[in-house]
Amino acid sequence: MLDIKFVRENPDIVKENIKKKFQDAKLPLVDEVIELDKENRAAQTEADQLRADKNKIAKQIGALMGQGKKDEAEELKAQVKKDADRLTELEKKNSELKERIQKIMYQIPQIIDDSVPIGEDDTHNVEIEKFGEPVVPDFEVPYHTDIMERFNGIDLDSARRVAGNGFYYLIGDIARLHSAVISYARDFMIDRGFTYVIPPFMIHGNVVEGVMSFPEMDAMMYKIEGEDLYLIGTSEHSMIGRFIDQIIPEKDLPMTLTSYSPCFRKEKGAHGMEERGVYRIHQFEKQEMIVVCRPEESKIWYDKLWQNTVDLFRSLDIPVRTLECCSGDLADLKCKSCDVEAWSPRQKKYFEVGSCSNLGDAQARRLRIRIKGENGNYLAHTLNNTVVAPPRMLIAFLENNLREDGSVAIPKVLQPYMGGKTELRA
RNA sequence: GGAGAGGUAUCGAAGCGGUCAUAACGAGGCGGUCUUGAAAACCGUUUGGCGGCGACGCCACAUGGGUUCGAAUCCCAUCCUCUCCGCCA
Repeated sequence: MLDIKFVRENPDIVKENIKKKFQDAKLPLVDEVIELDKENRAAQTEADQLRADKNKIAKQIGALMGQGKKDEAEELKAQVKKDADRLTELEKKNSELKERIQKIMYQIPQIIDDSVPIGEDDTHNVEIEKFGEPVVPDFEVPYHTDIMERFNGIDLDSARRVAGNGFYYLIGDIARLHSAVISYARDFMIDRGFTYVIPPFMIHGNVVEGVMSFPEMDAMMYKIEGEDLYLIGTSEHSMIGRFIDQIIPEKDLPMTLTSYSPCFRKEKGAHGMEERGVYRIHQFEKQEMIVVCRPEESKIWYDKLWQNTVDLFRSLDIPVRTLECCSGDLADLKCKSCDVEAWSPRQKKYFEVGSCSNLGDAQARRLRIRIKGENGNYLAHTLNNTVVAPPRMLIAFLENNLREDGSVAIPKVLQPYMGGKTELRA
C-alpha cells in the first residue's frame, strides 16, 4: 500500500517497481489511479465549498430564528435546498471514486528495497549465507514421519478420519518435543529482550485486510461462518492488528514482541498439500517475533530478526542458510524478505522453516499505525519473523539429530524442557 | 442468552436540536514564572484526517443509515463496555 500522494508525484518510480516485480499487467493501474485521484480531489473541493456555504447559511438561519424573524429564515432555507442535489451527487461521486482508488491502491505493490535481487519467480531467489556444516551421514535417514512412528509419536490416520488431510496427532515424546521447542524458543526470545504475548487466535475482517493482500487472504484464511471472524494464519496478524488506529509515542519504540499461537492455513493452490507428513498442514503452532519501529530503524531490525532464527537453529545443532526472496517472489506488501532454511540430510537440500519480512510502512498505512513525533505524526514500520514453527522444525530436528542406532540426541539447551532427557530411544 | 446503564479528546467528565465543540470543568503531559533544588501556586500550551501554493475550507462525539435549513443531542440498525441474573473451562 503506497501513499496516493507518492504515486501522484512519482509515477515513474511506481511503474519501474511494478516492472521489477514482473507484474506488467498492473502498469495501466498507475495512470488510472492518478486520473481518478484528480477527479476525486476536484469533486471534494467543490463539495467542500458547497458544504461551507450550507454551514454558513444554517448558522444565519439559527440566528434569525433566535430573533424571531421567521420569514427571512424561510427565504434562506430555500437557498440551501437549491444546492442540496448537487451536493448529494458530489458526495456519491466522492465515495465511489474513493472506493475505486482504494481498490487500485491495494493492488499496486510496495516499493521494494534497492537490495532486493531481481527475478521473476522463486527459482531466482538468492542464497545469502550458510551457517553450520550440512552433514550427510553414512546411514540412511528415514522420512520424518517414519522416525516419529518409531517413537509412536504420530497418528496421521486418525487425524485424517477426524479432521481430514493436513492435520496430525502428535503423541508422547514427539509431542513433548514439540512443546519443548516452543517453550525453548519463547525463552530464547525473552532472553533477547522481546516481550512475550499470547494474542487472539481469531480476528476481524478489517484487520485481515490490513495485514495482508487479497490474494494471500483468499489462499490462506479460514472464515468463521456467520461471524466477522477469521482464524489467524500466523500471530503476526493479531499482533500487528493490535496497533490498529494507534498513535504510539516515540519513546515506546521499538516494540519488540514475541508471540505464540496456533496457525490455520487453507493452503489453497499450494503444492505439497498431498505430501504425507507434517511439512505442509492446515494447523500448526508457531513462535513469532514482531517489531514495530521507526522507519529509519527497520533495516537494522530486519537483519537482527533473521539472525535470531539462525542462532536458535544453530543452538540446536541444525545447519541453516538464508535465502533472499527475489522481486518477483516477494509478496506485494513487503519491501524485503528472506527465508531461513534448515538442512535436510535426507533430501540433501535445505527447506524453508521460517520467513523474515520487512513490510516498511505498508501495514502501518492500511491500519493507520502512527508514531507521535516532535514535528507531527508519521507511519511506523512493521517487521515479522518466524522464531520457530515446530512441525517443520521437528523435521529438521529429527533428521539432524538422528543417530545410526535409531536414537535421537537432544541438545543440551533443550534438555531442561524434556525432563532432563539427553536422548530419545524407541 | 435475559434485564438495565452507557460509549464525547491522553484519562475522568459536562453538553441532550442552532447563539462556548476543538469541545466546558477536573486530572495528566509539555513549556514558563517563582524556588538553592523540588513540591505547591500561577500563566501558557496540548485530537486526528482530507483538500488547497497559500488565505482558508471540509470531515470526525462507537459504527452505518435516516429526519432537519441545521444533529453529540431525535429515529432505526449494528458493534462494544459496565452492572445484575443465567450458563460455563
